This record gives sequence, C-alpha cells and structure tokens, in this order.
Amino acid sequence: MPELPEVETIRRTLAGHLTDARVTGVRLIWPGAFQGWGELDFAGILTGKRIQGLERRGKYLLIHLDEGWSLVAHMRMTGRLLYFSASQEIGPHTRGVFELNQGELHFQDVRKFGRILAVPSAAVNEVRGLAALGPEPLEQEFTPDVLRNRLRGKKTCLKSALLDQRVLAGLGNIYTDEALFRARLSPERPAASLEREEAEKLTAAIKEVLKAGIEAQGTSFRDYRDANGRKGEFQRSLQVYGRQGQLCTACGGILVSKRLGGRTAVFCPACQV
DNA sequence: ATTGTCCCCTGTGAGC
DNA sequence: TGCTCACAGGGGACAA
Repeated sequence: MPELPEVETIRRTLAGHLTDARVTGVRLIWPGAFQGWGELDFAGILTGKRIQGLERRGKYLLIHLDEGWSLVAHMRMTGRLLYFSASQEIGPHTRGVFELNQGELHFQDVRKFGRILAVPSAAVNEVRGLAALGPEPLEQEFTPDVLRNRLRGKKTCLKSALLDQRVLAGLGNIYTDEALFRARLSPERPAASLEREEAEKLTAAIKEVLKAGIEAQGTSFRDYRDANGRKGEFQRSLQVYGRQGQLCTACGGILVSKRLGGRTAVFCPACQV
C-alpha cells in the first residue's frame, strides 16, 4: 500500500534519525526479506557502514551508505520501517532489525512481500524494477505531453496503464483512483485515447493528489505507518477509493467498483467519462 | 514487445 | 461460535 506519498513520508521521517548513524549489527529474523550481493551476505555488507542519506524513486526507498553501498527497500503492501531510539522488543511480524550506534531500525511486514536489497551504489539503476521506472510525477519534467507520449500505443485501459510503474513511477491503487476522479476520467478509457486537454487535467490531478497525500503524511487505509509509527491523514480526504456503494461527492450518484486488469477500481460512472 | 494470469503471503470480515 | 473463503494489491514469473 505504501505508494509515492507514503514512501516519501517514510523517507522524511526516517532521514533525521538515520543520517550519519552507523550500523553496528544486523539481525535477520526472516532472512527471505533480505538479499545480499553476489557472494557477499547482507549483514556482512552492512555492518560497520555509516548511513549518508535517503532517496526515493517511485515506491522504492534508497538508503545510501558509505564505502559505495546502498540499500534498496520496497514495502510492497504491508512493509514498515520503524525507528526506535532505544532497544525495542521484536513483534510477531518483525523480519529484521538494524542495530545502530544510536537506536534501532525495525523492518516489519505482515505479508512477507517487502524486500530490502544491499547493492553497490553504482548498480542501483540495474536493480530489476528500478531499471525501467517511468518518470517521477512530481518533477517539473512530467508534463501532459510526457504523459501522452508514454500512453501512446498502449492497448490497456487507463487505470492499468497508470498502475504500470514503467509509464510513471509511484502510483498505486489508491492514488490512481483518486487522480482519475479528480480529472473526471473513467478508469475504463483506453489509455491511448486521451485528448490533449484530458491529459492536461490528468497530469494536474496526479500532481495535486500526490502533493496532498504527502502533505497529509500518507493514507493509512489499513496498514500504513511512517517511521515513527504514526498514521497518515489522507484517508479522510479520499473521494472514491474504498467508497464503492457510497455517494459521489460531486454528483450524488452511486460510486461503483469494477475489476480492471486484476485490480479493483472505484469510480463514479456519471462524472468520469 | 506487450498483455493477461497466476502467485507470493497473512489478516480480516462476510456469510452460513 | 466457529468455520470457510474471497479479498486486499505490488510486482515478478511465465504463457500467449
């Protein structure tokens, strides 16, 4: 569930705690979540290294260490990175603990989908998934023309295309539904069918909803927490996601949910065309 | 090359 | 009350 605004919030809440901290030890409780590099094991790579800074790309969090190493973390659905200033007991879903010279970083993940990889910083761009990532929607360079170009030739519906991280980076099920509603575009529209004006509305809607999500420190629909264990507030501002059967805030009609490309889309069939 | 389907996991809640 | 089962959904693997 962590999408761009949630990962950005994790990055921001983690940065102050982690920057300049040194990794003194690593405990892998469920080793399946962690991957080293070649012959080098995960804990061995990390131990003794100092954290220099944190970066986000799409839904990936990059933790840069000294000596040319980086961690590539993806929370998938239920992953959490939690910082504790003092030693903290592990919970049933704690998959690993990074012991720092000051405090601890716990990786928790109910569903065991999240992953943290240790890679040479120079090889970050080769990590599968990161390599083909589309543009960052909040960058200035992400314009209606860029969006239209990336949707050109697509045979899928708009909803599926926006969820494709190679088209643009960082949107998940929540923010695609919200952006499409704000742009008054149907998720069922063929992705390549957007007129210029519609691409302008959608681009603006994507940027707005992501910015609002970050400002609200993310959407805690169920599992999401930031690095301090706090919920976000954006679930209060959702206009369509999770509201199937309820009334459209724009026209008063009934919101419907429909399975599109294996994902549930919620939208207003009257407003979104 | 692109697209669709299944799978990975566990907790939750609806229905019987 | 207790059981079953669909569902949640990001992305990788694989087939078409």
